[in-house]
Amino acid sequence: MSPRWAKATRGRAGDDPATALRQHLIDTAEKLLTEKQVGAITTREIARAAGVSDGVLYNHFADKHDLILAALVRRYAEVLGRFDTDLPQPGTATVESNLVRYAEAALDLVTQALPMAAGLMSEPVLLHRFMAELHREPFGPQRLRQPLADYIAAEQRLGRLGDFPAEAAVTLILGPVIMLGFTELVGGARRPAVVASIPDIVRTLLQGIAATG
Amino acid sequence: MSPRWAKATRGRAGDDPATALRQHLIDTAEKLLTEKQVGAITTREIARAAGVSDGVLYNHFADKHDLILAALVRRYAEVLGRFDTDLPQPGTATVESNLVRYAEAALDLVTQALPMAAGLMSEPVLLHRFMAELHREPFGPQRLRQPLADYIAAEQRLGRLGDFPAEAAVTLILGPVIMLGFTELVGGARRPAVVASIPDIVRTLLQGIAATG
Amino acid sequence: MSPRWAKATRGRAGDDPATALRQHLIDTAEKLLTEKQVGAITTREIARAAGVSDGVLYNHFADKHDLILAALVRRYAEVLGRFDTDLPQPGTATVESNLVRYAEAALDLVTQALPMAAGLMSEPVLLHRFMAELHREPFGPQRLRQPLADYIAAEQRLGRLGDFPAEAAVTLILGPVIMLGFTELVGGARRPAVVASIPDIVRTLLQGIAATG
Amino acid sequence: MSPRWAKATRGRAGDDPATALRQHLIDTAEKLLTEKQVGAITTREIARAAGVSDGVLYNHFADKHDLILAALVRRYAEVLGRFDTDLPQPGTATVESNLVRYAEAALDLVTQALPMAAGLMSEPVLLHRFMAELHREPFGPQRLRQPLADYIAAEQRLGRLGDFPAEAAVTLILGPVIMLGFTELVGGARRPAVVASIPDIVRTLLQGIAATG
DNA sequence: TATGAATGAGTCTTCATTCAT
DNA sequence: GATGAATGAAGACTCATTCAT
Repeated sequence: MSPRWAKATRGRAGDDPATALRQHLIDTAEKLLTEKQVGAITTREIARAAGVSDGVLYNHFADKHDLILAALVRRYAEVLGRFDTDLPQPGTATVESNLVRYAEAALDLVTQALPMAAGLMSEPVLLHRFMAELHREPFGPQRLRQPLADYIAAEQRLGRLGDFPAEAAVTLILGPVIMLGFTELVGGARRPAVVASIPDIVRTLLQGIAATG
Repeated sequence: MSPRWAKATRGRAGDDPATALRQHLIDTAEKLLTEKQVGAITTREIARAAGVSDGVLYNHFADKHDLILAALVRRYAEVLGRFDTDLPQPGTATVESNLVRYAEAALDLVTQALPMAAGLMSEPVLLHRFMAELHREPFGPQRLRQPLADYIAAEQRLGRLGDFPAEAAVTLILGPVIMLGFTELVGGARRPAVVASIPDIVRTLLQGIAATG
Repeated sequence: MSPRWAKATRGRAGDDPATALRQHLIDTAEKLLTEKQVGAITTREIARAAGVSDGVLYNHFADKHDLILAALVRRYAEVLGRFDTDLPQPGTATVESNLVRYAEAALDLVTQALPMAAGLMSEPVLLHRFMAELHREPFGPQRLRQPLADYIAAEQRLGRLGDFPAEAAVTLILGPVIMLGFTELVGGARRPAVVASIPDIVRTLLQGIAATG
Repeated sequence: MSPRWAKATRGRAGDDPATALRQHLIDTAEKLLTEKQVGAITTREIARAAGVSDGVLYNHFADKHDLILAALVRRYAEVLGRFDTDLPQPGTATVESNLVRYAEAALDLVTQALPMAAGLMSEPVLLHRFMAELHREPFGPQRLRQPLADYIAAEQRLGRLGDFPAEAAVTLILGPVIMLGFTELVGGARRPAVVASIPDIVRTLLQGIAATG
């Protein structure tokens, strides 16, 4: 007979039965991660949600941190993956509207990743292990900056943007987005209002703030 | 005889003996706050560090949250207070160097406040109470933005900055600073390297990134 | 200057200032006793309610139990005192209506005393001390039975009641009353319904339940 | 190896290992209940007495109240069950001796249940839950009254008792019994003396107290 | 490998009592 | 006598981890 949790994973392609439960546990933990802070998730909660017994966890992971870490990495990867999709191409539309779309996409990502990051910062051990993991996988923070850096460089080559250090520009786009994300998450600002402030920011960055003349 | 903890506070000016221990407890909690996350501080730990018995806390505060909250508010006030000091005046030196100094001061603040904010985000109840407290005291997030907004407006009036929405510009300065703070805290970047990237950012913002022509 | 609590006791006749506070504390404890169970009253609560400091209690009583005990005894005396008042005289009205009135008065007493007794039973030490106290004061349980026993004996002498052991009759009146009190307190029965069941009981007792023949 | 507590339950018939400890904990709590008041029982005490660690309780019950409640219900059921047994049948012996036996059985029950009831009255939450539980099980207070009510009605039909409201008569038997139970428990009366007072009471009830004429 | 009951250190909180002022 | 801050033992409850089956 199949274990209780099997119905939730049946049909998964290429399942090594030995690792099927491992994946199922990560899936479950990841789901819980979208609902609450890292620190608020208990091992029993994961087991219950996964439909398995309390002890299994330790048959597949060294400890709770190990499982949470795997879930965290996967969640991070997914959030990042969503960001990549559907970004505007250099040379299309206007640079301004494109940068606004980049910023909006980044804002989506930030509001999803920030709670996770905050939870992580409250658990130094986990944070350390997570950062170590990121360096082994192909997505550090650079993974977020690169697409935008590439876009900017391309527009520069096309002559649709001026001459400036691309890295600084990336920070000037993503930094404000992080700040807006914070405003939304802890300040209680509503999403529409937050999004509405993006165009002004992009426009101001485009034209610069130095005195003209 | 004086209580055990007296030696730590002796000489404090204007001590009302009735509130001396209250202050000492807040001091202690605040100190612990600089060392670890909110969620990792236990009542016993505070009591031990303060040199008092486990129960005292409840003679001066409704519960643990009440004490932590007081410490949090005070720490936040101090961090903010340090930011205010020694900021450049409009019309002096160059706008560029002034903005760099603003950014550097904000970076100091951010690296101190961010761990606190992260810890707070992991404790919804505390976060909520903290935000409520901020609204009663004269320092919301606006307290951080206002000095910079004022400086920018002043320089605009002096003709040393162009015409643009000041709010957007504030976000364009502080947002990158927050991002740099993150980089330093979780990315493990060293302070000098982080600070070194500020001038490029300010310069890029000043000149704008649009194609000239 | 008078102490804070003085205004509450000022004008008390024959007050030895040394015992005034003692009395005030007993008053306060007694008042709290009407509001909650013995076990739920804290020393701090009494002190706050009395408007004095936490420690005074120990200047006038050996410990908390001592104070509570004094309050308990006084409350018991008052409840008993109220029972005595306004009971019907032998030879007046009808025996039936008089016994109903006795029962109603006893029900009042029982519903007030039962919670107290229950609280007491939960604190063996206190219960023991209380019972010892009762034996020194002129009110044991007999204080409740005596008036009724006297009334019954008087009616017997008047020929308005038959020949039977008065003690048994007292128990046959007060016993059901206690039971009704229980029903009201833990069973959630409403007072009017409880009172309405008394006449049947008295009538049944009067006529007896043996087969007539 | 068996757990520490196993030796205490070994040999129990039909043991589902999953619920064995649950039962053992209820057993233990029930035993403690016979020794002390509800409010005086601590979780640690139960654990120690059961020979298990402090935390087990929470693997089988939602909280302390849940366990105590289960023990309370079981103890109550047992006490009630004992009452039912061996009661005299209508038409046998004499009504008087039968009622005395009913009263004696009820006295047994009352002296066992009263301490429990008192403890319960000091814990409103528990009392409420307990009453709710009683309504779901087939034993409210009616469970105690019914057998006696049935007996009385039967004797009435047999012409061995007169015409009167059976409910009133039930109260006139059980009420005095409760009072006697109180006398024994808090008044310190000895059982034999208490029991010895029953026949007079029954006889008085049978003949009635009205003047014969 | 899976199970899930058992563990026990650790958390926050309460409160009668003491004692220096 | 009065004060009230300090004490610290004790309470209920949580949860990551272990281990016999």
